[in-house]
Amino acid sequence: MSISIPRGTQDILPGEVEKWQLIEAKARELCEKYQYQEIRTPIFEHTDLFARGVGDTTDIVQKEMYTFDDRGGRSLTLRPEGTAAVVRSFVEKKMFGYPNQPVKLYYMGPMFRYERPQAGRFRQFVQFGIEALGSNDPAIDAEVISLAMNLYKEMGLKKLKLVINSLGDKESRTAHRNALINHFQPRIGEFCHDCQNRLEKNPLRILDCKQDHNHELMKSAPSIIDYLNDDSKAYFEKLQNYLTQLDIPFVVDPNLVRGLDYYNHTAFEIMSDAEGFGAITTLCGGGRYNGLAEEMGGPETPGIGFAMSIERFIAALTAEGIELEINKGIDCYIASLGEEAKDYTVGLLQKLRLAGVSAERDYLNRKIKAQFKAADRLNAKYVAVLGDDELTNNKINLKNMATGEQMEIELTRFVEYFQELER
RNA sequence: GCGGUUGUGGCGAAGUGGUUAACGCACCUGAUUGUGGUUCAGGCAUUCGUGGGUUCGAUUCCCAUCAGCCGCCCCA
Repeated sequence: MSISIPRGTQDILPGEVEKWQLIEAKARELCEKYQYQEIRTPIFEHTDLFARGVGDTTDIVQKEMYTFDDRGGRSLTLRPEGTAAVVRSFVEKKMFGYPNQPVKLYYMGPMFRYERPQAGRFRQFVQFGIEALGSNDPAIDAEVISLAMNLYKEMGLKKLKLVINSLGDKESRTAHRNALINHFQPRIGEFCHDCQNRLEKNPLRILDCKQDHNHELMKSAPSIIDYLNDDSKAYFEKLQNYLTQLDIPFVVDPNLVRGLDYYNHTAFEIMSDAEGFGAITTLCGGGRYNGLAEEMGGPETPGIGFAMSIERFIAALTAEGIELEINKGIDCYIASLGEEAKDYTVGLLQKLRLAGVSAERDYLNRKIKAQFKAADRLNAKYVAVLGDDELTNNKINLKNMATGEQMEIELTRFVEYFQELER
């Protein structure tokens, strides 16, 4: 039996890959404007990086990592997300000492999680993400969010929903966590199995539960907002003011909890509101992770970032019926007749291409009729016909495929002719 | 990890326990000995995801397995 593509991975073929290129180009362009610089970290890292960075109680670490031992017995893991590695690099390369602070970075590349594939979920997927390290100003939180929103908007997406929340600082989080446990503990038996597990592990998650959504304790549950201390509250309010100033509509959802352990203060998600989108609507997720750099052995450094999936980006574009401008077609197809002419096109093709003209010819020894058909399929603007007749007269026949007009051109002026057309 | 559903040529898709597995699109050839997008004629699956079983006989029935799609958990 032939070998097939591994589960949850995909080949991105011509016709589709152009969409990726457009999104990637727009992301880089925006990063340039916002002054984020690219960083490329390895596809695999020491397993400990993620266990410590992402948090070993998270689903990612517990059941989704592609982990393997190398020949030297080291445990390595294909990266399931980008932030941990960027922060590792920040610490290891001592970027905290760079003259330009905060350090603003972006990355783009494949991530890996061992999951059952589904609409919007893959085992290998591509994330574009940014990280701003070294600033604790809510203005940079707003900047990070606005970069993501603007990228989506510039690609044409309209049906977007920004949800924000504050998880507060350590003090606020601990207070809230205790309040939640006290709230649910006495009647936890009335909740679903998952929620019972969540009580100790991550009581915040109970608020997310769809099964127990209507339980009376849900409505009366303590909200993180009420447990934010003054600093956390002020920070969150400032962020909201900035977002308003930037004309970015948002919804505060006290139940928004991000899955990774390292988040505090700002947490946000951008979702697609498009109809017919799959069950998974999150396009982008991010938040603040003060303390992560310290966790990695660096100095105490505040940080914030987001990650978005290109797969879901494209799915959202499709759901909104947005057709990206992809220019197809070539400038010239060289059709030839006879051995001598066919040989001659090798050099002619090269000259055209070096002159900046996109050009193609036949490599299957097809008849002239089939060559025209091929040219048509390639959406050629012109077809140049070179037969032995033309060759003896030093001419070439040029047909405009849109109008059907034909003319004879001096072979020596052929390339020149195309260059003039460009102007 | 759990559940639902599907698996026939490059693509879409019919079909039946039994001689040669419809059809459409695409593709190739010819009508048109050097000109595309139209038309007409012809060609194109030793084979129905894979493995096993039942049977005189299976693409069709059963089992297993793999894969796709969708959903749960969770996430991007």
